[in-house]
Amino acid sequence: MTVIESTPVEIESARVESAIVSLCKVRPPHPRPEGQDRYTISEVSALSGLTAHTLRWYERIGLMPHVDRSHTGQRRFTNKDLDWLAFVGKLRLTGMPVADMVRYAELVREGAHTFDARQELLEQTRRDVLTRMAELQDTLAVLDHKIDYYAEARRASETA
Amino acid sequence: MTVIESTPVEIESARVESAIVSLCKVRPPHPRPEGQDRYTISEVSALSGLTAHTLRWYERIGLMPHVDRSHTGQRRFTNKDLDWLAFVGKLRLTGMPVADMVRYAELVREGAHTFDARQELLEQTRRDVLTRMAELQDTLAVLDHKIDYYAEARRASETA
DNA sequence: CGCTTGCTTGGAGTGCACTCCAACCTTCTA
DNA sequence: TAGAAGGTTGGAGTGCACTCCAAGCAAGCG
Repeated sequence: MTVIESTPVEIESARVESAIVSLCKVRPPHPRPEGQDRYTISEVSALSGLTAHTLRWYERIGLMPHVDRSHTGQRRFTNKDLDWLAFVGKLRLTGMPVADMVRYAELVREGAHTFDARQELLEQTRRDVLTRMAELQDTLAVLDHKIDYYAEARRASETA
Repeated sequence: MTVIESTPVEIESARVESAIVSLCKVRPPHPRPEGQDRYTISEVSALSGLTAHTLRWYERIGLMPHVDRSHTGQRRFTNKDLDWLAFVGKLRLTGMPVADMVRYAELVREGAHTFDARQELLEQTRRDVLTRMAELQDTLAVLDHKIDYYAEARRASETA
């Protein structure tokens, strides 16, 4: 199983494929309080495990579907925003670049006529996930093999 | 399943946990030629899928176990080096930071008395891999759910 | 001989995903 | 009414893993 299927032509111009899974200051996501639908940025930070910095950054780059503001201009997130952030978190775990997530967010903003494109994007992501899982399975076998080797060697040296 | 198990104390000082899987210019790894044990850097690049730049960089940071040189000072890699690079590639797929791989390489250089530490390191890596696979499984379910939704919506609109 | 190809080096540059800073504003509590 | 706690912004900084550059050396070829 190769990571990128490439023809000889693509090999020459192979572009950088960078998948970054960055899990910064992840706190155990608290359960969402019942009957609430307006959250401050720090509440969302606590609920989502993302920093306030990251939440503002997500909004700036177009990864959030327009966040409400209070009369003083402070962000007020809704349960729908939390749902979206949870989904984005899943996409992030797949190793999808942020730019692609933004693309998906744009499609969502454009309305129902982008269902085709969204489905296609998610199906490609699905294929990527399966590939990655296969790679991890493969890696697991190698790790187990090495671990067995070390365990064996230790047993042998203890008996000696 | 949380990514980082944290006590309240660790939560405050939660350190950045960054796992980067960077698959740059990966070409389909050619099969290794038989009966050869001295490869130039470009041959290794073709065989391993890593760029010559990256191979030199790996050596500089201590991720390679001393590479032979020709009488003119050029690198001559062996089959053992290729084996090592293949293993490093597996570790990279797990999302292990390069610094940790260097640590493992150091343990290897220090000899057989580091078997304990090496086994421990690989077992931790193994646990990380299992965690990541579980996360991906979870994500797959979410993706399937969304894909079904879009497929359903499309079918409905076509029938209408 | 000149030319091309491929290798060498230290150090600087790139791209991504955050992460932080300074300066400021509003609301709450003592 | 003072001060702390929390929010706002644009823009600069960070860490990681590469990625590239300039200058130079060695080998092969017509």
